[in-house]
Amino acid sequence: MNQTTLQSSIAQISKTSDEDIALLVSCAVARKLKKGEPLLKEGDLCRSFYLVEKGYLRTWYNKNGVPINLSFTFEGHFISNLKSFKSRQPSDLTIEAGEPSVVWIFDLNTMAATYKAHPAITLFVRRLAIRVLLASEEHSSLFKMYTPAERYHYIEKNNPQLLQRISLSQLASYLGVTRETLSRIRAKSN
Amino acid sequence: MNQTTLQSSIAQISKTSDEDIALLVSCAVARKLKKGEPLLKEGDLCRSFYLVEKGYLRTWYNKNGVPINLSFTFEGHFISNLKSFKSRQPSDLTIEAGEPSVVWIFDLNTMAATYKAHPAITLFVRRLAIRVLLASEEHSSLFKMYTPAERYHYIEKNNPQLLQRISLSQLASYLGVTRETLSRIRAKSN
DNA sequence: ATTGACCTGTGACAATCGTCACAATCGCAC
DNA sequence: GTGCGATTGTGACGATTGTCACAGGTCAAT
Repeated sequence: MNQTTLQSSIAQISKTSDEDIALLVSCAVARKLKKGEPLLKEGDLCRSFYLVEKGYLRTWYNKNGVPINLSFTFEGHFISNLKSFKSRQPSDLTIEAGEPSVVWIFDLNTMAATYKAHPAITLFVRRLAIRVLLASEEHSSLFKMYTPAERYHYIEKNNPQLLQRISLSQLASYLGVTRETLSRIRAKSN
Repeated sequence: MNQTTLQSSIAQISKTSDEDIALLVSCAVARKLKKGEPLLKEGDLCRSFYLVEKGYLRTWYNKNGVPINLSFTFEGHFISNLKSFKSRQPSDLTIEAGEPSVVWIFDLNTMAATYKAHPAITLFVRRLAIRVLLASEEHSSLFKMYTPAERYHYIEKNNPQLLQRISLSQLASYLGVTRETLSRIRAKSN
């Protein structure tokens, strides 16, 4: 398994010594996922961070039987469910592969047992938590600041890779509209 | 100035020794605010956390000349603009007193200068950051999970003090609707 | 008591969105 | 090529919301 992405992704969060990076690398476990295979299911307790090496992860929840997407996490980025993580409550979210993927799993239970008070690890985890929460907040601000059409054009401008890798049906729920409405928003753009 | 609220609010975030709490207390500066007086203005760089001792703080941003409320922070709770804080970018939010208030200000510039590598302070700040971000995420989930009417009923059930202390006009923008729509939602509840 | 500022409710109308139904297109296995 | 499933576009209709306008109520200062 190639650890280049792993090392540079860790270094991006916490600019620390090579030894500390090696220590963090040793905490990560790689896993292959088929499309649709879950890392975290609704009802599970989240105790891990996930780093995407290849493919992407889709985070969604179940609203009256309908899946609603909250985030798509691509290569080199981390995801977790901090709410479940911090409150130690069962997750109401599911995190699963959106296509055949490879991820690195940082399990906090094993990390804490092995390197309990190691400052590099605790610092890394807290920085990562803040990073993940700020990324989630950016998505939230879409809903608070923009109308559905404005949200789509924001993505079109600021995150065009989403349009290339995600189906429009998946994107619709991410933008908080039905796929029909998204289709009409796109029709008016021409 | 009464420091009881200050001490217990700090202890709630970081369960640490009395000395560390005393250290953190010494970092806080009290300030009185008139209604509408701002602590953080749009364009400012946010370098502080605010703890409400009395009254409440209203966090809002300007959408095409219209103020949109993002949060109301009451006695014993903290607020900040983490996005500006972490990215060191000018704030697009304003934090101001919603009624005559007393707040404790934790200025990170002065704290960092005095106690740079003190573990109790850095731990406290990071925990606080995560706490504030998770609180913000709870408000965000209202928008992603519920319709406007469901949002109002959620507040009615889970945060009734908001209805008692905030005018309906202020609440409307917090729920992402106009005051007329909120008025109609309330009318249908009877 | 009167004024004026602010808040809340409500009616009329237009715009937007969701729902349901069905057609068109695309990709892929056979 | 053929067939099938998944995806996307579109039309019709109802429900919800925003906008604009105005009425009534509350409260504090004069």
